[in-house]
Amino acid sequence: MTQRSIHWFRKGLRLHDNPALVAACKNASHLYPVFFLDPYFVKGGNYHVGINRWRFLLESLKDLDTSLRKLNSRLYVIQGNPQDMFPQLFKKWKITRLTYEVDTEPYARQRDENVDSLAKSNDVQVFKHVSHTLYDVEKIIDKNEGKPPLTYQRLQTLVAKLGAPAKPVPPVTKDHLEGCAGPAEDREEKYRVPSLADLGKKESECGPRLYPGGETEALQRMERHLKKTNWICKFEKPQTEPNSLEPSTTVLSPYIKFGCLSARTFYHRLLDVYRLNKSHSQPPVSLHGQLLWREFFYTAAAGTPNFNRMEGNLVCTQIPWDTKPEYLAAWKEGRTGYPFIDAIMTQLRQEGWIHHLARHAVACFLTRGDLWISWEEGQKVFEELLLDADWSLNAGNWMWLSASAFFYQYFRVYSPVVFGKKTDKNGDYIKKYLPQLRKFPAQYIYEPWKAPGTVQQAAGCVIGRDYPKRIVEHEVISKVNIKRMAEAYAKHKEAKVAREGQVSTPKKRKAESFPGADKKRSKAK
DNA sequence: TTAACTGTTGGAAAC
DNA sequence: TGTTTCCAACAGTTA
Repeated sequence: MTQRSIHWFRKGLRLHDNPALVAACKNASHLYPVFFLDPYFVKGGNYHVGINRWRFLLESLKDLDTSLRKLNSRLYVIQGNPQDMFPQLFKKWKITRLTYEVDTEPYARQRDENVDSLAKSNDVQVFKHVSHTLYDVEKIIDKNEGKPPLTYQRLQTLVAKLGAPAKPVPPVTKDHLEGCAGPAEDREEKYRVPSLADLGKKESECGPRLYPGGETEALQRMERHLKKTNWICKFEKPQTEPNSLEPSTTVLSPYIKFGCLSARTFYHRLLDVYRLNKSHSQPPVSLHGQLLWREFFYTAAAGTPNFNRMEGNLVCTQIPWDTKPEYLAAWKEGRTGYPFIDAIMTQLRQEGWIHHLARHAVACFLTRGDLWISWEEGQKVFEELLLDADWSLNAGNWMWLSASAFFYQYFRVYSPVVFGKKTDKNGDYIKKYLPQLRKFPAQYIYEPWKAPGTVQQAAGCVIGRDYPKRIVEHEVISKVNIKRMAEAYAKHKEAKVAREGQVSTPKKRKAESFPGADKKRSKAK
């Protein structure tokens, strides 16, 4: 018992499947579990964290502290930049060992490199473990000759070679902390988990508390879903509904983002359920498939410079988006005049979570479908408002939806009118989030501008007065935008030829071959 | 090397 | 009500 350890929590806010925390406990006489409230995130320069996610984070820290106290330890929350604070902590606590979970985001990589060298100069040994992703994404990239796989199928081929993800390590218990000193001499107050008010944020601005933060809540939520073995085995993501009144999916994403729930734990628990049943759905649509999508975007992001930007990003088609601040504001604030879009944006702002297909609908609308505004602007809004905002997934999915990378069928445009009707003919979802439209007849709920004046009067909602007129005509603008996309793709191809030399130009397909492929697809359904 | 194959989740119109 | 075709001709991967 000679080691004095700091375990540095960043993501991975849990005691289960936390190999770096286990490593910190080994032969330790002292364990200091720390979390930094980094001003980079608190003050928000280029990076904005909305009030709901702040609440989620603080609840997660509180839960972690409570769990650690049950083991006769505690969480030390430190307000400040880790790079500034570590040297004094190393000295003050006479630290010999630092442990943390690997984080592949660019900001984290730079920060961790700096901290590693500070540790070295203070004679502190550093141990890091991969436990945020199913695999070590660097190993996936190595297996693909140094390049990140750019299709899901390619990723599947690569991970098949790597075998099943590692099993989660057992949760940290009192046994691990045997011989470690307890919460110690340090004043309780100084390192306690702050409240929203302590951070200068207003509790009153939070939305309803539908998804409380923390590992305890995460594990309970997972268990609730795992009990529904039939549902688990039949799960197909594209068949779930974007506009149900209660979420049609697990909403484990915020917990996985912060590492309140280990992706590997969820993966192996799902595997247990699959094994007990004759048949189950498969990737990409299954729940395992969802975890692999996460892996896909984490790997692509780790292996692609400037992944969250269009410029300087080699996987991203360069598209001449417009800057239209008034359109962007209307989208962001849920006043485009398209109730389906505005209801989704309202749910996002109030609750911090929207269904994946709802994200598709509003992302397509902002970018290639209607408003022709850069996906980077949408990315910022999601980054602020989503509880599950995850750097790699957010950038990757925005490129996907704007047909800038990964997805190229740009003429497949979501209709802000038709898409929602498929699963909510009456518009109950719209009425829930846009109460001013509550009395509108179902016939006009998706297109209120079409309602005759008398109907608007009777519904107590006049378009242009009580609810905005639509800012664009989808049926016109989406066709114009498809042509713009075709031009951008042609230019992109030219640039690629200029960069890499002649790219082989495949012969024009035979007239019936492409529709034939389409036929196959629809039959497969 | 080249061509064929394939892609989680669109929509409108025509039969 | 369900299937096919068009939209406009993509790009990464694989045989």
